[in-house]
Amino acid sequence: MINILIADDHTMFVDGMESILKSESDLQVAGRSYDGPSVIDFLKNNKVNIVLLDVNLPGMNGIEVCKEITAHYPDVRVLAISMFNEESFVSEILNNGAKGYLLKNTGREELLKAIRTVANGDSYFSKEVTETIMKSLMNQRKASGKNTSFIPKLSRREKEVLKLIAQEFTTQEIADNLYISLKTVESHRSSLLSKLNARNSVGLVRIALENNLLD
Amino acid sequence: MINILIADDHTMFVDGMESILKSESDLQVAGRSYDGPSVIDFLKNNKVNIVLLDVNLPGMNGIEVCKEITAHYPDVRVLAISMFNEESFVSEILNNGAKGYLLKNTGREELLKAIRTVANGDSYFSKEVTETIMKSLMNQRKASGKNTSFIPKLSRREKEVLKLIAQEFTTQEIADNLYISLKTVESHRSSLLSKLNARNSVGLVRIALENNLLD
DNA sequence: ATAAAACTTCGGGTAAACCCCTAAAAATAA
DNA sequence: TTATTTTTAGGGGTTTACCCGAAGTTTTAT
Repeated sequence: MINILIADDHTMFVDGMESILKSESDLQVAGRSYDGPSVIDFLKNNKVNIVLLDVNLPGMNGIEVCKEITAHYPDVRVLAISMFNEESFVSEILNNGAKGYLLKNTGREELLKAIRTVANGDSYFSKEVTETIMKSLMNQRKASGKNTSFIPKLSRREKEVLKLIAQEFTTQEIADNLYISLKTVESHRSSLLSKLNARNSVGLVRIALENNLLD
Repeated sequence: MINILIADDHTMFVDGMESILKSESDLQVAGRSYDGPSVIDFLKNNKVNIVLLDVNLPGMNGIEVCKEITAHYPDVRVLAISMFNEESFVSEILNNGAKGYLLKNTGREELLKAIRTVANGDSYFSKEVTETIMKSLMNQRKASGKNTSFIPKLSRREKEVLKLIAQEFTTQEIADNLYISLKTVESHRSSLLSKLNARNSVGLVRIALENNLLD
């Protein structure tokens, strides 16, 4: 039995999805959530195999929710669902642990297939989504990184400072921008150098760009 | 009727493929090629809809052949076939106009489906290939440049210095490496800042990475 | 061929970055 | 609640980066 949590704020859509699922003997809708935090809340108290997660969710957006789920509930598979066949959405949520991505115009059969595929541990992407990604791939070319470099978690301030460093601001300018002391900025920079194992700001920015730390 | 040219140097494989195709009434094997140049030669004198092209072809490799085909025979669709589910192969040949990519362990049904899909003007990628590309996409993200930023020509020395700056070397280390004075290196750095319109080395490296100046 | 432009090479001086240290208030996690 | 991390900030010093200027060499263009 596959337990499914539907996380979407559009009632009609959830209803439709549920009506498709309830006719399947191996699938069971364990619950519904209409915003991000309640998804996390639901997972605390219920056994769920699959979360059908709307990428654009109110309160806490789908990407954040997905990140949270994969971090704390690694057994729970996320199948992202969205209105938009947008490359940025797709890669963003895939990078945060989603196992599949469907568009909302997906038909009954494909939805069921996707759920069972993902429940089985595989990945699933609809044809249109695949094509979107292929197209963007074709315009991209050389894939930068393949490295398995471990990137320690950066704090909020560190990320802010890093972004400003990458924008060629001086320490003083960063301090003014963030309304903190020059010394504080230097302290953050120092932490960044240590965490990212860089010798100087150039290394900081190179690593940041290679690992997309500037989003 | 879909006319197909099979371009592969492995006879047994071509035989197998042909036996699959000849039982289909809408498909017809127009010819076989065992190397790159003969593919181009065949297209000169024969009407072909689809080329089943081995990526690793003797004489003139598949990527070159594919480029040639899309340049001179835009109506001919290329369906790439390879032993290897290698991201570099896939993206390389897709960048050169191939409409699909199959692995050689592909079954009969999938082969037929791929041929008809590509003949119909769509793209086709096998599941495994899709996953490979997804994986690499996840490690990649936003590809380099789409910007129209004009990059002035850099001199030999400037490029050398730039590369070393990007590798986090200090000015003194760069000087030692190139057997020139510290002051000379700083002069080159200064030229770089001016040419690339950067405020500091961080900007230099960001611009270099965004524009692939480090090859 | 000759002038103009660009490249490579340095010196001196200043601003910025980087380092080592300490340390307390504030926010988070266990 | 307690422990850990984050954010804040300072003193004091060394190293590096950046700016201005300049001269000899090479390349490019007329």
